[in-house]
Amino acid sequence: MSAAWAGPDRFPVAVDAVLFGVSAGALKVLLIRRGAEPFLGRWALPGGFLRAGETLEQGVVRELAEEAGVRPDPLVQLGAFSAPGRDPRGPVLSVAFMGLVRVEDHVPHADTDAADAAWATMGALPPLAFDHAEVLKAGHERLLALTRSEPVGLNLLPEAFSLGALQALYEAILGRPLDKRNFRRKALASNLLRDTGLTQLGVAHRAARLYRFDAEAFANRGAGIFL
Amino acid sequence: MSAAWAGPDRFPVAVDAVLFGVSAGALKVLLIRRGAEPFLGRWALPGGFLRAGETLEQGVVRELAEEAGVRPDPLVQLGAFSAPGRDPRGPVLSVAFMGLVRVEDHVPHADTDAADAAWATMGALPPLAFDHAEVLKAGHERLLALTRSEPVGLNLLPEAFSLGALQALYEAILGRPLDKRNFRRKALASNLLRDTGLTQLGVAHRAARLYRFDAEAFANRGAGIFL
DNA sequence: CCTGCTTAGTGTCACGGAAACACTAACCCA
DNA sequence: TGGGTTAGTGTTTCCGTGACACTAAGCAGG
Repeated sequence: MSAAWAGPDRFPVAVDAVLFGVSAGALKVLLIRRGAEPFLGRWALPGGFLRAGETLEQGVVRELAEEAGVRPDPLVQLGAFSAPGRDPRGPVLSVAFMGLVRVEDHVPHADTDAADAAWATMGALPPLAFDHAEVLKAGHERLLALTRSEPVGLNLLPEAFSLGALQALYEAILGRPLDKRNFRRKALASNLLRDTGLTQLGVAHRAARLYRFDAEAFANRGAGIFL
Repeated sequence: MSAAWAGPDRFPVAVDAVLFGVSAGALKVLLIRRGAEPFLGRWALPGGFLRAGETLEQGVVRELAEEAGVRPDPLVQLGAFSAPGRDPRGPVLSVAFMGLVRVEDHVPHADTDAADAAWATMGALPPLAFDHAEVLKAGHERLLALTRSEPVGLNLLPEAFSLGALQALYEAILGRPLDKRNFRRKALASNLLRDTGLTQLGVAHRAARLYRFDAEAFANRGAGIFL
């Protein structure tokens, strides 16, 4: 039978997501305010329970589509959390993911499980439900580590973008200023950017050249980083 | 109640371990031969089902004590695996860990679930049950990554060891030769080794100085690496 | 039309970590 | 006493990283 068999203990499995976005030059995390017990009224990471027949990735993608209307890319697994007492209802395994989404793509709206949703600024976070503070910390560390090995964040930019915009994005993610010349040197040396031949229009200063991400070069050459 | 509540679907949760060891100058993985369906007779990673009331770490430690009589250190989580069809019995979530143990500490012996146990050489592996080939690959990548950021493998050496032995260990783990002078320079520069004042005895060549790992320096200074 | 504001765009130098490279020293044994 | 085996030791080159300041271009406002 593909259904249950007798032996092992069974556990509810939650999938939670640390969704980062950039807005107003600062790094933000998507939080929901819980509309049900436990932790009613507390802020928490978006997520929900895994359903029979879906993989963890499918589960978290479904939950994020339902709760936030977004499909993050990349979506990387952070790991499983099982600390005793992390859920007062009993033993619940939580598998957490981390992703980056455009802030403007997300329309905060109430949900069956969420009374409210909002982007919180990293460094000014409310107390979180469950062990979500720990999960968020793991997600933040992973995000920072990922910027060192992969060209993260391109999905947050428009098709064609200036190097200034790319640098501003990375400064927001890392939370510190970067040297303009060093950044440009590495970004161009990555061989992942193609000059579109276009320039900015209607800006009150010298117009910047616009680049696009070369997905093919990225796929072929493996990595390549911007800083 | 701390017991069940009605809502979400529940899943059996397996904990599996990729246990590496070094023997005869080569990197080995501990495998068991399955003594039960499914995959009866196939080689697999050691592991078992999580029981109610224990964390994932506790579960995998228990399974490894039962099945292999070892307590690996470090024991790092690789992540959760949920590919559809990975277990023919139905949806089973597997959370995998990676660890390093002394080969001689492990006494292969049959078990309720394991008909046999053996150290397999990396690069000459039998076909594995479930999705364990994928899990093993993740474990191997994690091991290599870990050597770059932490002094892994010290638990495989005796209390006092020579730099030659340390280098041989790293060469086995990495699967490639290392330059002796560069290795010694970095190892000593790590500030994690203390000269015991002892030297080898009864060897048919110049006796090497013996060092010990300074756990206190490691705890205080955070990282420090050997290569 | 000229001035000022704002962002784009560009090169060099110093430092430190990483890798390549070969010989002498000490000890045992036959 | 000579041969075998591992211990132990410095220097140089190269590359990636980070620090650092000025000119160019476009628009706005007077």
